[in-house]
Amino acid sequence: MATLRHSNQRDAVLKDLQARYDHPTAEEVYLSVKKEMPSISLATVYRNLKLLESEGLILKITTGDSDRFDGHTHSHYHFTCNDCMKVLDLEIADTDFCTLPRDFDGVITGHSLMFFGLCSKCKK
Amino acid sequence: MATLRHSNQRDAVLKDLQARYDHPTAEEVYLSVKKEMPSISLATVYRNLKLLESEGLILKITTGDSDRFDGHTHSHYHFTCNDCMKVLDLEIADTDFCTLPRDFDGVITGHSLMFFGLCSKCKK
DNA sequence: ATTGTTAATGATAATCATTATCATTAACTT
DNA sequence: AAGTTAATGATAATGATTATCATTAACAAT
Repeated sequence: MATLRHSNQRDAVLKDLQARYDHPTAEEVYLSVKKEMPSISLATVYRNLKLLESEGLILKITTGDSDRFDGHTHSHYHFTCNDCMKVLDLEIADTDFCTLPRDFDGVITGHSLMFFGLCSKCKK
Repeated sequence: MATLRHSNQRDAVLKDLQARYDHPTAEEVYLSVKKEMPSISLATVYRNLKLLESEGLILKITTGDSDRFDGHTHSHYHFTCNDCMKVLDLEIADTDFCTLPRDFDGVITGHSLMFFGLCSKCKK
């Protein structure tokens, strides 16, 4: 059930994310969309971020602090600055896994790799 | 400054984490340590988890829901079940990166790789 | 051993991101 | 045009984590 209907708010959230290359929090998306659509509510932004993620149209990036969102769903990785908490894209070519982007000028001190799926119990 | 002093509560938290192979939340560590030390406070558990992590004695695992902790700091990766949110260890040998542990009986449907460090601005 | 300093604690209030609620609005169906 | 119900906006609730603060206890100096 729960047929999806069209919504200008959802369009605006998606369009905002697709037009930017930082990795905004829900609050930041809200502030940005609000400029074009002053009546939009923060709850609507949260709702649509969740919905768009479940539709596979955007990515949610879980970090130590607030969640961040990415409108570009092609396969790439991320870098979080431990100091300012900014998130940057790391485009790493499959054929040369360990080469960082030429324009990356930070220092990498660690990484975390998490796999997702279903455990043996929940698989059934 | 802030010289570290000995504390039985901190010892108990570390010992609890080192003795188990699940990946408990702060609340779960609290409940477990409380059995041996009924007077310990949840705030003390949070404080010591943070302190032990900054000392490099335990790992904090950031997931979609509550943070989880790991008393075993050797290099290994993790798996989160999307259904029950349990976290399992994935010991992946450096020499055979893509082979999963023989006893892993779940399904992997995705992964996320995050790098940490300092961005060009914060490096200075 | 006694005292002084201050880190650590326990209890609890505060914070803050996210979710739930609910009356109203608007998208789509007939 | 009318009916159904998904989506919205406003706001309350939730829940994990952190901050506060008076008290306790570690450790150094006496």
